[in-house]
Amino acid sequence: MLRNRVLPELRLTVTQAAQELAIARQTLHRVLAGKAAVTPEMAARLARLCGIPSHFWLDLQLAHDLWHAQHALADTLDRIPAHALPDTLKTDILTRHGRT
Amino acid sequence: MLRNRVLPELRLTVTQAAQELAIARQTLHRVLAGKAAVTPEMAARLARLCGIPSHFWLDLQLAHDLWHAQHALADTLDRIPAHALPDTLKTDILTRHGRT
DNA sequence: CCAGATGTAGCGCATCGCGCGACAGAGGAC
DNA sequence: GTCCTCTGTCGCGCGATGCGCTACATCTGG
Repeated sequence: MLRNRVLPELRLTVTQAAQELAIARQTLHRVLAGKAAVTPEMAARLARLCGIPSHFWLDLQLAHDLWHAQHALADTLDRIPAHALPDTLKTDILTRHGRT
Repeated sequence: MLRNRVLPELRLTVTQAAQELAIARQTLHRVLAGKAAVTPEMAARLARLCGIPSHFWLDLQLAHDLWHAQHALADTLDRIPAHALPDTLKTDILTRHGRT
């Protein structure tokens, strides 16, 4: 995403991008290599740099983290009682905060 | 959200909910008090417990973290050059991953 | 040959989520 | 009055993690 599409379009090398983002060169490498997560601070910096909204980068990271969490806690989650919530209250909570 | 709507409906006290979530009682208190963030692991547990999808809890947390990050790095972000990305590429990247 | 970019690895620091022990307060049962 | 439970908060220690820094090896163009 970042390396293959955004950076070439901006005519920026990894080193240059890191300088403009005001972060260490290695930090950007770690993010590109998936060795470190995209933190809210990083997402804000990326959004400022290329105009792509920060929640886009964060949603990518979130889906990744959530996937790992669900598989790591699979056995633990099975032992958590699944209570049923009335649909009226459920949809009320969900719709009251914007997300579909 | 959790304390005022979900827990009363499930007839669960904080202590009981913590037990069912297989976490320490104080941990749940910290989340309810906003002293600790809703991690992907916690979101997965909550989703299992009450049926509300995990990305709902995570999006709430994310908006909060992002707000803090943007205000904490406000002066730093101002010094990051804002490059313009062609709308064709921009919308292409955004639409290719589901988020609007 | 050499300067600059790249990718990776290790170290140290600060932060943070978490479990645990401990505390004080409120409310119900006997 | 006494006990018990739940509650809310505090501090401590542990492990994980993001980050900057130094250092290394590699590749490429002048």
